[in-house]
Amino acid sequence: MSATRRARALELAVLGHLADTPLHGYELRKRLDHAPDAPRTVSYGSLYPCLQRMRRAGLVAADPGPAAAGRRPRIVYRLTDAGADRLRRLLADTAPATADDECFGVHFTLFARTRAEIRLRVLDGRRARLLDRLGRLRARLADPPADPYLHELHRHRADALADEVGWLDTLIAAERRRSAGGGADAAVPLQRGGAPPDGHRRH
Amino acid sequence: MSATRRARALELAVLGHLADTPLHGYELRKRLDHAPDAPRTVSYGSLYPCLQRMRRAGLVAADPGPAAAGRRPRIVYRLTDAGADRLRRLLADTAPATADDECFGVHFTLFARTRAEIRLRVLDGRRARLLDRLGRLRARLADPPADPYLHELHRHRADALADEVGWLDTLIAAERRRSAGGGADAAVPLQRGGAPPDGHRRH
DNA sequence: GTTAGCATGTAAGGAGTTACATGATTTT
DNA sequence: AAAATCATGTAACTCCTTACATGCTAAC
Repeated sequence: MSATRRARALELAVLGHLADTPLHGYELRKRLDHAPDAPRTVSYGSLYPCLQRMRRAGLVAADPGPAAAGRRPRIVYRLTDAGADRLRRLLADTAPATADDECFGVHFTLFARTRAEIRLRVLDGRRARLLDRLGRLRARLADPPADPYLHELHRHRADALADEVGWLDTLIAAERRRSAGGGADAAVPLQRGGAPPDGHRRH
Repeated sequence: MSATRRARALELAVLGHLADTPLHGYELRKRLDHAPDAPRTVSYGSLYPCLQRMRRAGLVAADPGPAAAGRRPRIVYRLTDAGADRLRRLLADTAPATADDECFGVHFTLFARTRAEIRLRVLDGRRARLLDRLGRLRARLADPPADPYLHELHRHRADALADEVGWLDTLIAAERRRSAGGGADAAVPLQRGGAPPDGHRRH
């Protein structure tokens, strides 16, 4: 029942991809790699076992793909109803997304299929978390630096954090504007129409 | 021989801390948490086993601390010669530090006790790596956004990456200036001494 | 012909996480 | 008295990483 953060993030990402369209493992891996979190690469050694776990849990179904002439038959995974349910439940559980960088990334990646209320919860929670980190970092920056390199690192990290908080502020403002204007849950399926989150220029 | 990136980072961090001064586990954990990578918290469930592994490998020695009256005797870990050796070797192996965010952080944290040449290698390698990521991100940003949220995330990540590259540029320039001016390896051991782990100040 | 991409997996080994176990001391 | 901090660990569970195994097709 537990499942590591890491494992949770992978499962969520897989569910999200399969919710769009059925896929076979190889293609799925490519799309996962294609994700914004560039450093993270999913190896087959973790993807296939994950897929099997999910299959055993009834979250995905594995159809033997139609063996097109001359091509090795591919196993196509598709989301089951239980899988769609699980996806919804995972998306609604925003705590990991606020605490963990990677989880946040995955959640954000799936924002287009997330309810506006949930999006706001993720964004707000994340902001609070980062603000907390920032506070502690700045406290440490206050007292005299023992190690110049360490101090420099802290300084830079604080800057980066402040930037990210600013970014979140913009996004939150945009969300609020949208839900104020749209009345109800304006954006679920998304796709044009709704103004994309405002660009905020830096530099 | 392998050891995960994660495990390597932890070992390196522990070696680094013990190189300053002997410590007992509890205090060591606090200092590790105190690190700039705020999100990462080291649990005793990973610290103590790690310490044991290192003890078995002869990298650290565990002295039974003198049981101060009424206090549970603390086991004080200290670096052995082999441990100091290992520390030097790990610091010289810059590849992981360029590839992995966390490893970079730990290496940077130990820059004060790293040779200038190694520092530059870490910084340069890191810069190249980030530039690579940035390039691929920007390539993706070039073609029309399918999902506004995804696009926004990429945009922000690209900005953050660019910022970090800029930071590295500054650091690299500073390093070059220093080694040009100082001739030899200017900064190596830094100050030693420091208070023994017994600094029991509570608030 | 040989590299590169497509495609699916398994096995060994190492590690992290959470929860549990224990007990003293200091603070509130 | 209760709660927090000091202090050291162990056990069960789960997972990831790396390397290996296999075989087909397309391009160079």
